[in-house]
Amino acid sequence: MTGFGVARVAIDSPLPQLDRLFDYEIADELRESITIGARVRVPFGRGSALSDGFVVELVSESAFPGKLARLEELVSPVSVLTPEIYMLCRAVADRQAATIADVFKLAIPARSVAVEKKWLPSNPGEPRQTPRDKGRGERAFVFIEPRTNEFGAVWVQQLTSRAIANLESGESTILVVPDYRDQAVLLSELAQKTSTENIVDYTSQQTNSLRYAAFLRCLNAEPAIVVGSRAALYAPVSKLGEIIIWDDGDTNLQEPTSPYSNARDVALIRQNQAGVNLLFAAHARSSEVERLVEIGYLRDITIPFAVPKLAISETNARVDSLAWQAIRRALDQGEPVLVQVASRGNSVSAYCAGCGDRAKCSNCAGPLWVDSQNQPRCRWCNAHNLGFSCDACGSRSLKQGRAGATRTSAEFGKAFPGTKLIESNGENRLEKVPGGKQIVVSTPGAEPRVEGGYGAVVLLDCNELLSRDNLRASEDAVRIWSNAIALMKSGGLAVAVGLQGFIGQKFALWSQAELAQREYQSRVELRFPPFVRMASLSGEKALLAKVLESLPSEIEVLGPMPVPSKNAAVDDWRALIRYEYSQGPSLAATLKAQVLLATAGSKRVSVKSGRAQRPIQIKMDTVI
DNA sequence: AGCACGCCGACT
DNA sequence: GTCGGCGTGCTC
Repeated sequence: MTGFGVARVAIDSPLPQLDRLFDYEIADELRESITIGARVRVPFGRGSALSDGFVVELVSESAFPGKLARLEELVSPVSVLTPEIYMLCRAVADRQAATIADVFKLAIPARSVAVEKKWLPSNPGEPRQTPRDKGRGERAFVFIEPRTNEFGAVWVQQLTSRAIANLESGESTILVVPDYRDQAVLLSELAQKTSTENIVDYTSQQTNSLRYAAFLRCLNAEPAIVVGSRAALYAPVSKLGEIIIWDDGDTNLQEPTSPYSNARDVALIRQNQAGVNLLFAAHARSSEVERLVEIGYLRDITIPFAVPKLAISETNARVDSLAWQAIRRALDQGEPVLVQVASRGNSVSAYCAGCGDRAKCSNCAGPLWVDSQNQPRCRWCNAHNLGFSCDACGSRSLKQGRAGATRTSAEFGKAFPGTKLIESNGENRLEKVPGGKQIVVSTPGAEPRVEGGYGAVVLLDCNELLSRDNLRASEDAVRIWSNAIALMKSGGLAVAVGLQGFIGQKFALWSQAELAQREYQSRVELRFPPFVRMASLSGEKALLAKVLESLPSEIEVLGPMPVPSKNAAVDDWRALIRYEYSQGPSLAATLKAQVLLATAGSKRVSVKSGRAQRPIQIKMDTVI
């Protein structure tokens, strides 16, 4: 790289006011070695310490009218921020009203000098060629057969085969899997199908140096299969052909800190920028994917499969005769049985006493709860709902959310004396159990795999799961049940106890698309996400008010209302903003600018950690 | 974030 | 008369 005298640098700083490019005059001795994407240290501000940054552009002249400072320290010539990944980071930051440095944290691992030294000789610091134009790429969704056979889960076999096929045609695949145990299963399956040189372990359970080694491996010219969680979407892998996201409804795909992005959205952005294929695969369909299917953005490429044998029983008993029979039948054949029980819940939401539907606010249709004065109020807009009346049945009385049932597996012990009983739950989770006659009692999400699959799967407390205090309760419930049933072998029998109505009927027939359609339809009617988007702004009351004042009047604001704060001295306030997808880019830009303006000079530290926090937190898609 | 510039109270 | 309070603003 010669002839360029000016580097445009992105400063790696969390401050939103610094989220732009700064020009530097490149020191003569660096002109030959500097590359686009290189990590540099530059003088910045009046401080004497150098700041970290990345070279984003090399140009011959700057448009900056003042005198340029000199770039004298090139940390390493490795082009770690490729133009493709820079564009992705920029777009994610803009969509989320976050800073690009927040996204860099996800995209670029810490440097390990030793690892880099080993890698460098075989890989000269050349800037990488932009990926060849693949055209627009295919975007699709596929339901995977919910079954486990002697080779393991069907989904693992199908997704790995697909990645291998891509590899054989010279293309890379990024495989995003929410659960790290599943990532491990996938990695070992891949290791049996191809050489380890082709596999990149991008999972987050690794040491810094291993992560950096995986990252550098992606920069090599050879195609690869990258397996990981959310961060894998930023892998700078060459010859990318396809991104596959498994089980996109899993909350693990949601970034818990700024930029608060969801892997699904990051994948959609990268797909759009790079023109690669994008596939969402799951046993159940999230409402977000349902929306994308309905607007024609994703194509459903499901190939029909034999649905699992599944009985539902409408009963008030916790375990009914159908369930007992299914368990006995499997045990008699010497097969393992999975019993899914709801974990303890502590819901304070209000429900209609007449029909049991979740009580909705008369003002904004948000969820109602009962406050300490025993008055029904809305969680979203804080409105009192003294005159509650149920949309569905007209009843005027409320009941409090049920307390979660906590039962032990003791009753199974009594019913099946001499049978081995195993428990798995969130705190004490088993990954895999050996096959054979046994009952495995597990809370949702902690179900162990078993060799060859379960002979029976019994879902207890179905209503418990459905009435969780969450907009996504029924969607999550269907997903959680479906994933449990997928652990069952061919010819096994599943029973869902106490499941009634539409969900029960459709679930029994494995009509996943209809379930998703109806779920999404209800969001459409209530103007809930993902039909529209919902942002949240939280922080100190007065600052929040300043920001809200500055928003254009056509923006719909719910609240603000106080939210109990865990790590601030005083309660924070929170406002929700309901907006259309088309308003997203301008709203994000407005919020970022107005928050910066309103919070100038104010700072805030976490009470718990003592670290600096943003005075106002913006989440462009809040999880309600 | 740092760090300097800028206009108002008690000091050798 | 000046040392210094930290509000405001900038950083290529």
